[in-house]
Amino acid sequence: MTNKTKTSTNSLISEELVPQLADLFSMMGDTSRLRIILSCLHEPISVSHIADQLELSQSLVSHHLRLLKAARMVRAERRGKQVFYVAADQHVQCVIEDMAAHVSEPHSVEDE
Amino acid sequence: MTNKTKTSTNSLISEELVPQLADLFSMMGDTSRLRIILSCLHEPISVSHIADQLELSQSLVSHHLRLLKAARMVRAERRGKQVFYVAADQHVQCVIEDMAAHVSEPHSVEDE
DNA sequence: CAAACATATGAATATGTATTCAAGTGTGTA
DNA sequence: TACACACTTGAATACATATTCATATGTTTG
Repeated sequence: MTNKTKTSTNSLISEELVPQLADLFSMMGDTSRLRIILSCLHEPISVSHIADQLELSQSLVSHHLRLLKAARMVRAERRGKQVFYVAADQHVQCVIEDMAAHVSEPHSVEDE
Repeated sequence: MTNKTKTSTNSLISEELVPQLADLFSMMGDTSRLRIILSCLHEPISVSHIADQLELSQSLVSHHLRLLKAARMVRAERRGKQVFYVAADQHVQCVIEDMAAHVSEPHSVEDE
């Protein structure tokens, strides 16, 4: 009972999770990285395939994949010379879809 | 039919949404800002109240709220001298909860 | 109107980070 | 073994951005 020292008026999300959550969100906060995540959302895809598809340098894609892997958002699997990456679990997809729903939410003219 | 020039092998998320989505995610990618969002997730709360609660300077909170408001993630409402902020819609909460689920997802020892 | 309070804003700074380039590691194959 | 291919890694750079401090705007009340 040493944890939860500080009472939170907020929500169900404990204060201790915040740094982890923020790290994950910032992973998705870069357009290149978000596109990479989308590329390997459904099925495993090789680094070079991602690079070609998104017109990004292989080096850049690899750098980003390393971060995404460290953040456990994707998993790597070697097949011969190539390395295939795939989204770690389905929550990632849920998060993106929820946010897309937010974008398409109607908003009043007052708040601009 | 000038849009959708490039076919996407990826997902249901159109390529055009990516920058918007990335902007929103990066809003949540900062710990201070994420905590601020959590503070005004359920009910409107004043700037000074947020600042006190999170032990952040009023100025900093105000700066962040301006960004969050511009990104339509929160809405402002003046009540006398104070300004109350509240999360724009429920999708924001969904996104956070999904990501929290991702964090608590069991992961094998192999991927470190 | 003046003073006190609450919030907003601008400039300055310091820190982080996305991207590129060059070189390195690992894997299949002639 | 040597070469080509696929990917990784490190350093360098350019750019973005979180935070602070000082000041300004707006609002209520004496």
